[in-house]
Amino acid sequence: MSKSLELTPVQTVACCSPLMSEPISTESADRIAPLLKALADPVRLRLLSLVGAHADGEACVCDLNDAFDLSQPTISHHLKVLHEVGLLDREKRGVWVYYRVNAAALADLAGLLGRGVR
Amino acid sequence: MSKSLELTPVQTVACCSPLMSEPISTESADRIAPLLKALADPVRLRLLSLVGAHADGEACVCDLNDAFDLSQPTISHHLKVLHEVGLLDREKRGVWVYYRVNAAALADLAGLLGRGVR
DNA sequence: TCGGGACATCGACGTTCATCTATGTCAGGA
DNA sequence: TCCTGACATAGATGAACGTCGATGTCCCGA
Repeated sequence: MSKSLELTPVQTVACCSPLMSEPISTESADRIAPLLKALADPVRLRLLSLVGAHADGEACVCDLNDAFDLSQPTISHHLKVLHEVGLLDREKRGVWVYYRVNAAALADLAGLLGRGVR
Repeated sequence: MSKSLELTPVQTVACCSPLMSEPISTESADRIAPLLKALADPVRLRLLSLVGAHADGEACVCDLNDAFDLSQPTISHHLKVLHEVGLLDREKRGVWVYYRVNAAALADLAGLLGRGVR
Protein backbone atom coordinates (compact mmCIF):
# COMPACT_ATOMS: atom_id res chain seq x y z
CA MET A 1 0.00 0.00 0.00
CA SER A 2 1.17 3.48 -0.72
CA LYS A 3 1.92 5.15 2.59
CA SER A 4 -1.77 5.55 3.29
CA LEU A 5 -1.79 9.12 2.21
CA GLU A 6 -5.17 8.70 0.74
CA LEU A 7 -7.45 10.88 2.77
CA THR A 8 -10.83 9.46 2.10
CA PRO A 9 -12.03 11.77 -0.61
CA VAL A 10 -15.64 11.49 0.33
CA GLN A 11 -14.80 13.08 3.64
CA THR A 12 -13.30 16.13 2.05
CA VAL A 13 -16.36 16.95 0.07
CA ALA A 14 -18.77 18.08 2.70
CA CYS A 15 -17.44 16.94 6.00
CA CYS A 16 -16.22 19.15 8.78
CA SER A 17 -19.53 20.77 9.29
CA PRO A 18 -20.13 21.38 13.00
CA LEU A 19 -23.58 20.05 12.32
CA MET A 20 -22.16 16.67 11.34
CA SER A 21 -19.30 16.30 13.76
CA GLU A 22 -21.56 16.02 16.77
CA PRO A 23 -25.22 16.54 17.57
CA ILE A 24 -25.92 20.16 18.30
CA SER A 25 -27.59 21.09 21.55
CA THR A 26 -31.17 22.16 21.88
CA GLU A 27 -29.95 25.60 22.87
CA SER A 28 -27.81 25.94 19.75
CA ALA A 29 -30.68 24.83 17.58
CA ASP A 30 -32.99 27.36 19.20
CA ARG A 31 -30.43 30.08 18.66
CA ILE A 32 -29.60 29.27 15.05
CA ALA A 33 -33.04 28.44 13.69
CA PRO A 34 -34.30 32.07 13.80
CA LEU A 35 -31.31 33.16 11.71
CA LEU A 36 -32.09 30.53 9.09
CA LYS A 37 -35.76 31.41 9.24
CA ALA A 38 -34.94 35.02 8.49
CA LEU A 39 -33.04 33.89 5.41
CA ALA A 40 -35.61 31.33 4.33
CA ASP A 41 -37.66 33.67 2.18
CA PRO A 42 -37.09 34.47 -1.51
CA VAL A 43 -37.63 38.18 -1.00
CA ARG A 44 -35.26 38.40 1.97
CA LEU A 45 -32.64 36.34 0.15
CA ARG A 46 -32.75 38.79 -2.73
CA LEU A 47 -32.74 41.76 -0.37
CA LEU A 48 -29.64 40.52 1.40
CA SER A 49 -27.98 39.81 -1.92
CA LEU A 50 -28.94 43.19 -3.34
CA VAL A 51 -27.52 45.00 -0.33
CA GLY A 52 -24.36 42.91 -0.25
CA ALA A 53 -23.65 43.26 -3.93
CA HIS A 54 -24.43 46.97 -4.00
CA ALA A 55 -21.74 49.57 -4.48
CA ASP A 56 -19.95 50.47 -1.23
CA GLY A 57 -21.68 47.48 0.39
CA GLU A 58 -24.70 49.48 1.36
CA ALA A 59 -28.03 50.20 -0.21
CA CYS A 60 -30.75 52.76 0.33
CA VAL A 61 -34.26 51.51 0.94
CA CYS A 62 -35.46 53.54 -2.01
CA ASP A 63 -33.22 51.48 -4.29
CA LEU A 64 -34.51 48.23 -2.86
CA ASN A 65 -38.17 49.09 -3.20
CA ASP A 66 -37.80 49.44 -6.93
CA ALA A 67 -36.41 45.93 -7.32
CA PHE A 68 -39.62 44.27 -6.20
CA ASP A 69 -43.27 44.22 -7.17
CA LEU A 70 -44.18 44.60 -3.53
CA SER A 71 -45.51 47.44 -1.46
CA GLN A 72 -43.13 49.68 0.46
CA PRO A 73 -44.39 48.46 3.88
CA THR A 74 -43.73 44.88 2.85
CA ILE A 75 -40.12 45.61 1.94
CA SER A 76 -39.76 47.56 5.16
CA HIS A 77 -41.07 44.56 7.06
CA HIS A 78 -38.57 42.16 5.45
CA LEU A 79 -35.70 44.54 6.12
CA LYS A 80 -36.78 44.71 9.74
CA VAL A 81 -36.73 40.92 10.02
CA LEU A 82 -33.21 40.74 8.61
CA HIS A 83 -32.12 43.60 10.88
CA GLU A 84 -33.59 42.07 14.03
CA VAL A 85 -31.63 38.83 13.66
CA GLY A 86 -28.46 40.79 13.02
CA LEU A 87 -27.91 40.00 9.36
CA LEU A 88 -28.39 43.62 8.27
CA ASP A 89 -27.09 46.79 9.91
CA ARG A 90 -29.17 49.94 9.72
CA GLU A 91 -28.04 53.54 9.49
CA LYS A 92 -30.12 56.64 8.94
CA ARG A 93 -28.48 59.51 7.09
CA GLY A 94 -30.69 62.51 6.57
CA VAL A 95 -33.92 61.42 5.04
CA TRP A 96 -32.61 58.13 3.78
CA VAL A 97 -31.94 54.82 5.50
CA TYR A 98 -29.04 52.64 4.43
CA TYR A 99 -28.69 48.95 5.08
CA ARG A 100 -25.43 47.00 5.16
CA VAL A 101 -24.75 43.27 5.40
CA ASN A 102 -23.28 42.04 8.68
CA ALA A 103 -20.62 39.84 7.13
CA ALA A 104 -19.65 38.23 10.41
CA ALA A 105 -23.15 37.01 11.09
CA LEU A 106 -23.41 35.55 7.61
CA ALA A 107 -20.01 33.90 7.92
CA ASP A 108 -21.04 32.30 11.19
CA LEU A 109 -24.01 30.71 9.54
CA ALA A 110 -21.92 29.47 6.65
CA GLY A 111 -19.39 28.00 9.04
CA LEU A 112 -22.09 26.06 10.77
CA LEU A 113 -23.37 24.45 7.62
CA GLY A 114 -20.27 24.10 5.59
CA ARG A 115 -16.68 23.25 5.99
CA GLY A 116 -15.55 24.11 9.49
CA VAL A 117 -12.77 26.40 8.37
CA ARG A 118 -11.94 28.16 11.60
CA MET B 1 1.12 50.54 -11.67
CA SER B 2 2.47 47.66 -9.65
CA LYS B 3 1.14 44.66 -11.47
CA SER B 4 -2.07 45.15 -9.49
CA LEU B 5 -1.45 42.19 -7.27
CA GLU B 6 -3.10 43.81 -4.28
CA LEU B 7 -6.22 41.87 -3.68
CA THR B 8 -8.24 44.03 -1.38
CA PRO B 9 -7.84 42.35 2.00
CA VAL B 10 -11.22 43.35 3.27
CA GLN B 11 -12.66 41.22 0.54
CA THR B 12 -11.07 38.09 1.92
CA VAL B 13 -12.76 38.28 5.28
CA ALA B 14 -16.29 37.33 4.48
CA CYS B 15 -16.55 38.00 0.84
CA CYS B 16 -16.70 35.43 -1.87
CA SER B 17 -20.20 34.51 -1.02
CA PRO B 18 -22.18 34.17 -4.23
CA LEU B 19 -24.84 36.08 -2.37
CA MET B 20 -22.58 39.10 -2.07
CA SER B 21 -20.73 39.05 -5.36
CA GLU B 22 -23.81 39.82 -7.37
CA PRO B 23 -27.56 39.97 -6.80
CA ILE B 24 -29.07 36.55 -7.14
CA SER B 25 -31.90 36.03 -9.57
CA THR B 26 -35.49 35.62 -8.58
CA GLU B 27 -35.30 32.05 -9.84
CA SER B 28 -32.31 31.24 -7.66
CA ALA B 29 -34.00 32.76 -4.64
CA ASP B 30 -37.13 30.72 -5.28
CA ARG B 31 -35.05 27.57 -5.60
CA ILE B 32 -32.89 28.11 -2.51
CA ALA B 33 -35.44 29.48 -0.06
CA PRO B 34 -37.27 26.14 0.38
CA LEU B 35 -33.98 24.48 1.33
CA LEU B 36 -33.33 27.10 3.98
CA LYS B 37 -36.92 26.91 5.14
CA ALA B 38 -36.52 23.17 5.68
CA LEU B 39 -33.50 23.87 7.86
CA ALA B 40 -35.04 26.80 9.70
CA ASP B 41 -36.59 24.80 12.51
CA PRO B 42 -34.91 23.79 15.78
CA VAL B 43 -36.25 20.25 15.61
CA ARG B 44 -35.13 19.71 12.01
CA LEU B 45 -31.73 21.22 12.73
CA ARG B 46 -31.23 18.74 15.55
CA LEU B 47 -32.57 15.89 13.43
CA LEU B 48 -30.11 16.62 10.64
CA SER B 49 -27.31 16.93 13.13
CA LEU B 50 -28.28 13.72 14.92
CA VAL B 51 -28.34 11.80 11.66
CA GLY B 52 -25.11 13.31 10.41
CA ALA B 53 -23.21 12.73 13.62
CA HIS B 54 -24.54 9.22 14.08
CA ALA B 55 -22.33 6.17 13.68
CA ASP B 56 -22.00 5.11 10.03
CA GLY B 57 -23.62 8.38 9.03
CA GLU B 58 -27.09 6.95 9.22
CA ALA B 59 -29.74 6.75 11.90
CA CYS B 60 -32.87 4.74 12.44
CA VAL B 61 -36.11 6.58 13.05
CA CYS B 62 -36.53 4.72 16.32
CA ASP B 63 -33.31 6.28 17.58
CA LEU B 64 -34.44 9.76 16.58
CA ASN B 65 -37.83 9.55 18.23
CA ASP B 66 -36.26 9.04 21.62
CA ALA B 67 -34.24 12.24 21.36
CA PHE B 68 -37.31 14.47 21.37
CA ASP B 69 -40.33 15.11 23.54
CA LEU B 70 -42.51 15.01 20.47
CA SER B 71 -44.95 12.49 19.10
CA GLN B 72 -43.79 9.93 16.58
CA PRO B 73 -45.91 11.40 13.73
CA THR B 74 -44.36 14.81 14.35
CA ILE B 75 -40.84 13.44 13.97
CA SER B 76 -41.96 11.54 10.90
CA HIS B 77 -43.32 14.79 9.48
CA HIS B 78 -40.05 16.66 10.03
CA LEU B 79 -38.04 13.83 8.47
CA LYS B 80 -40.34 13.97 5.47
CA VAL B 81 -39.74 17.70 5.06
CA LEU B 82 -35.98 17.23 5.14
CA HIS B 83 -36.26 14.29 2.74
CA GLU B 84 -38.45 16.16 0.25
CA VAL B 85 -35.97 18.99 -0.20
CA GLY B 86 -33.15 16.50 -0.67
CA LEU B 87 -31.24 17.06 2.56
CA LEU B 88 -31.91 13.55 3.86
CA ASP B 89 -31.84 10.25 1.98
CA ARG B 90 -34.22 7.51 3.01
CA GLU B 91 -33.74 3.75 2.94
CA LYS B 92 -35.99 1.04 4.30
CA ARG B 93 -34.33 -2.12 5.54
CA GLY B 94 -36.70 -4.69 6.91
CA VAL B 95 -38.94 -3.10 9.47
CA TRP B 96 -36.70 -0.13 10.06
CA VAL B 97 -36.14 3.04 8.09
CA TYR B 98 -32.72 4.66 7.99
CA TYR B 99 -31.98 8.26 7.13
CA ARG B 100 -28.68 9.61 5.85
CA VAL B 101 -27.50 13.18 5.26
CA ASN B 102 -27.10 14.25 1.64
CA ALA B 103 -23.72 15.90 2.08
CA ALA B 104 -23.69 17.42 -1.39
CA ALA B 105 -26.94 19.27 -0.83
CA LEU B 106 -25.71 20.64 2.47
CA ALA B 107 -22.42 21.69 0.93
CA ASP B 108 -24.23 23.54 -1.83
CA LEU B 109 -26.10 25.58 0.73
CA ALA B 110 -22.94 26.33 2.66
CA GLY B 111 -21.19 27.40 -0.51
CA LEU B 112 -23.95 29.84 -1.24
CA LEU B 113 -23.73 31.55 2.11
CA GLY B 114 -20.09 31.30 2.91
CA ARG B 115 -16.80 31.44 1.21
CA GLY B 116 -17.24 30.50 -2.37
CA VAL B 117 -14.66 27.77 -2.30
CA ARG B 118 -15.70 25.96 -5.41
C1' DT C 1 -44.33 77.45 9.37
C1' DC C 2 -46.06 74.52 6.18
C1' DG C 3 -45.90 70.72 2.71
C1' DG C 4 -43.97 66.73 0.74
C1' DG C 5 -41.11 62.79 0.55
C1' DA C 6 -38.75 58.65 2.89
C1' DC C 7 -39.47 55.17 5.81
C1' DA C 8 -41.72 52.73 9.86
C1' DT C 9 -45.74 51.08 12.37
C1' DC C 10 -50.51 49.37 12.78
C1' DG C 11 -54.33 46.41 12.04
C1' DA C 12 -56.49 43.13 9.05
C1' DC C 13 -56.75 39.08 6.07
C1' DG C 14 -55.70 34.69 3.91
C1' DT C 15 -52.15 31.15 3.86
C1' DT C 16 -48.75 28.20 5.68
C1' DC C 17 -46.91 25.67 9.51
C1' DA C 18 -46.06 22.66 13.78
C1' DT C 19 -48.29 19.68 16.46
C1' DC C 20 -51.59 16.43 18.00
C1' DT C 21 -54.79 12.04 17.88
C1' DA C 22 -56.52 8.47 15.14
C1' DT C 23 -55.79 5.37 11.60
C1' DG C 24 -53.39 2.95 7.78
C1' DT C 25 -49.57 -0.02 5.84
C1' DC C 26 -46.23 -3.37 5.97
C1' DA C 27 -42.77 -6.76 7.61
C1' DG C 28 -41.59 -10.37 10.82
C1' DG C 29 -42.47 -13.74 14.52
C1' DA C 30 -45.51 -17.04 17.00
C1' DT D 1 -52.90 -16.91 9.79
C1' DC D 2 -52.92 -13.56 13.18
C1' DC D 3 -50.67 -10.27 16.15
C1' DT D 4 -47.29 -6.87 17.27
C1' DG D 5 -44.15 -3.29 16.41
C1' DA D 6 -42.15 0.38 13.16
C1' DC D 7 -43.27 3.97 10.47
C1' DA D 8 -46.34 6.85 7.38
C1' DT D 9 -50.64 9.26 6.32
C1' DA D 10 -54.96 11.87 7.27
C1' DG D 11 -57.55 15.39 9.37
C1' DA D 12 -58.01 19.00 12.84
C1' DT D 13 -56.47 23.07 15.43
C1' DG D 14 -54.06 27.09 17.04
C1' DA D 15 -50.01 29.94 16.07
C1' DA D 16 -46.98 32.26 12.95
C1' DC D 17 -46.21 34.36 8.51
C1' DG D 18 -46.46 37.41 4.13
C1' DT D 19 -48.91 40.91 2.24
C1' DC D 20 -51.74 44.85 1.97
C1' DG D 21 -53.86 49.78 2.73
C1' DA D 22 -53.99 53.36 6.05
C1' DT D 23 -51.59 56.07 9.08
C1' DG D 24 -47.68 57.87 11.86
C1' DT D 25 -42.96 60.01 12.34
C1' DC D 26 -39.24 62.61 10.96
C1' DC D 27 -36.35 65.45 8.02
C1' DC D 28 -35.75 68.95 4.68
C1' DG D 29 -36.76 72.73 1.48
C1' DA D 30 -39.83 76.56 0.16
